[in-house]
Amino acid sequence: MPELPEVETIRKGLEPLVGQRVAGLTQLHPGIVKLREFDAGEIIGKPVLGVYRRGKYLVLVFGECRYMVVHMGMSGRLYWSTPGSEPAKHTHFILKTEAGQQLRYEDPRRFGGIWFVRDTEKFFHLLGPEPLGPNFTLEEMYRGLEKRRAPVKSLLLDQSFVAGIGNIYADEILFAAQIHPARPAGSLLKKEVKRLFKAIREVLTRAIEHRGTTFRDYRDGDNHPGRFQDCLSVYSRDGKPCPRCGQLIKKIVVGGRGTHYCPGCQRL
DNA sequence: AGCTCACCCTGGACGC
DNA sequence: TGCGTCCAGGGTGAGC
Repeated sequence: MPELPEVETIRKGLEPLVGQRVAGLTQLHPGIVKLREFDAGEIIGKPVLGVYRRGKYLVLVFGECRYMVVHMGMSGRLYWSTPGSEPAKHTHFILKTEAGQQLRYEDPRRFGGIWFVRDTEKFFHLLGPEPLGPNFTLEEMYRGLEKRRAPVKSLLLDQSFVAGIGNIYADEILFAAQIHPARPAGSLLKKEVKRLFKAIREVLTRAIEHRGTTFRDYRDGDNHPGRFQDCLSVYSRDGKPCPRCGQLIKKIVVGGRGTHYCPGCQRL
């Protein structure tokens, strides 16, 4: 499940795309393109001017207000492929470059999608700040949490609160900050919000350094798995000892999501 | 307005 | 062995 660190790793792998011209776009599944604000034909022959990430979204920039936005949902993969090979079973979209390379989008569960948009400001207007960017500050986070009764974990997963955190990193962040995932967000003390803020940045930064987490099927653009799964403290470790205190990791449901935490270090 | 929950989808795990 | 059932989760939107 590509979250911010995985999407960031894929983005780095797509840097060679910049400067290459689009030779063709092939849609293999009717529902995978969610929005077409311009005709795909308008970018044929045009070079990719840039590739950037916003939250869990990847954006290919074509200029003249033309962007291709990709979200990989749970099981989506975006990767370089040799032109001759048969597309894998759930390949839904292929971008061919004039240099003869293919960028393929594969997504068995089809929770992901592709949008051809002209205005990224508008497209992302409900998305919260980048957790590793300058607009995400301790003060703003504190104001966003106060008076909220929802579990703090639900807010970490809320993309309008902060962009890019999914279920794995929410659990890891709360463990690092030593905060129980079900704590009402508004009940956090200032010092706890401080720990949480620090943990968000540290966990995500470390995960990027490890090229993301390969839990089931995540691979980067060059088909390499990530390494952060070896660093997980709580996610999917229920019944195993906490690396900090040795108590057994528990799994509960918070906000409808499977949630892993240490009952020793994360008290309600 | 804030919050919870069902829904979409498929592969893999699990139980009988 | 094989079949059926359940579960995972990101984002959206309905309903309380």
